[in-house]
Amino acid sequence: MAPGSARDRILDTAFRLFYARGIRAVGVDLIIAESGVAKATFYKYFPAKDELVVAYLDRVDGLWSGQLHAAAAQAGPDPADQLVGLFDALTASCEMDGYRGCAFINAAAESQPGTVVHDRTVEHKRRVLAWVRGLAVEAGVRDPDGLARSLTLLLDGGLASGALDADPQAAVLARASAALLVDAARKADWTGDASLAVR
Amino acid sequence: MAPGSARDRILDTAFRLFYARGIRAVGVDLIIAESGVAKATFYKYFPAKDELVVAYLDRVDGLWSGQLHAAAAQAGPDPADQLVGLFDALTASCEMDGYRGCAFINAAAESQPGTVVHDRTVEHKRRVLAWVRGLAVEAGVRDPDGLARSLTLLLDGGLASGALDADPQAAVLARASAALLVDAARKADWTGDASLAVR
DNA sequence: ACGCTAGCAGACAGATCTGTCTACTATCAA
DNA sequence: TTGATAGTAGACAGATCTGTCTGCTAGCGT
Repeated sequence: MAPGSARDRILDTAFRLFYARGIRAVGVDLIIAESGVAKATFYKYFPAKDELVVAYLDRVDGLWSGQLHAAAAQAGPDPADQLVGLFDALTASCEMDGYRGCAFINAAAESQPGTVVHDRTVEHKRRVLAWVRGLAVEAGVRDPDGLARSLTLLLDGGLASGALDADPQAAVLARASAALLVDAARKADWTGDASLAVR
Repeated sequence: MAPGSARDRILDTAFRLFYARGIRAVGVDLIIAESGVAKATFYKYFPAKDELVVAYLDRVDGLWSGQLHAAAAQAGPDPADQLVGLFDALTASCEMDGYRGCAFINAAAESQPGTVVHDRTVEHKRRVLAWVRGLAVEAGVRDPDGLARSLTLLLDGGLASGALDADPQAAVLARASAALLVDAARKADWTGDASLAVR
């Protein structure tokens, strides 16, 4: 009757509804109705709602990581260029209509530290940070940790505030700021630690 | 029996619980029980839960704005210094235990665009942005809008990601990055628009 | 033909959440 | 004394949410 297996339809529907309305705001009954699936089938694949939430977050993680890597790759072979180019993924995301910020930040706001869902969000952010740090190391900057941290701050800021005012300018500014930070880090006239005493 | 009026106790309890556990996760029954108030009294002051949520957000807005202004003022009379100094409020916030990110970003994640609650979060972010922009204008930089946007991106990034990994380094890095952006904007060798073509 | 698997349909239990309503108490001012 | 105000205590209705359970159907390999 429906395209794709029942599990896929459930996950597709959950992806759409969770992101658009929030996790707690969407009940399993709604997901079941909109995916055209029987309740028993739902609970067969996802014995608890939290397991569906985790599957949803894993899907978002895969998609978003893919977009980040693609945007970075498109910036050319120089890792320093890639550190700036990855912000094109942010621009593209913010331009999507129905954009409602970072699924992980939103999920973290709706979950308690220590739960499976919350741990997933922390793990995602850690993984992105590690990847950016890897690029920073390849770029040969003096303080790759500091640069990676600063860039992910800009990225998270763009993701978070984009949800509130939906200003397309924000992503553009984030990219420009990133370019400035990367340039400064390359010139090695600035490290995260040393600049603290400056101003 | 209790210190403060019933309304104050309700708001105090809501402030604590909403921030710690999220808005949807805290029912009015819990707030009523923990504030030691009768149900009728609760609904007398807050005829609907949403009105309590709005009062909660207004209180957070007052507190956070106060901290930002104080941190900026402490950086001295130069508006350029204040643009960097305001990040000390971020550092202080992140060091609080029980820190769980920005109450407004969290509230936005739990509410739908178009609702009173969501509008409150947008208004708050807009007000902070306008204030930062005012400082940037006073500092006489070429592109105050761009600088203000970039700085609030860093600020929101610190607020949001601080909730996930609770890395105290994040706030420090945000301040350092802000210092670099402000310096660059002062030297006027960079504007939000012009740098787009650079890298 | 038979059994296995996947799935549909929907009733049901138990918990929880918002909001209303009744009844009682204490304080204070006119 | 009387009446207004503020508050306490808790039952109740109605909706919603998660998760379980029973019955039924259709396809598919052996």
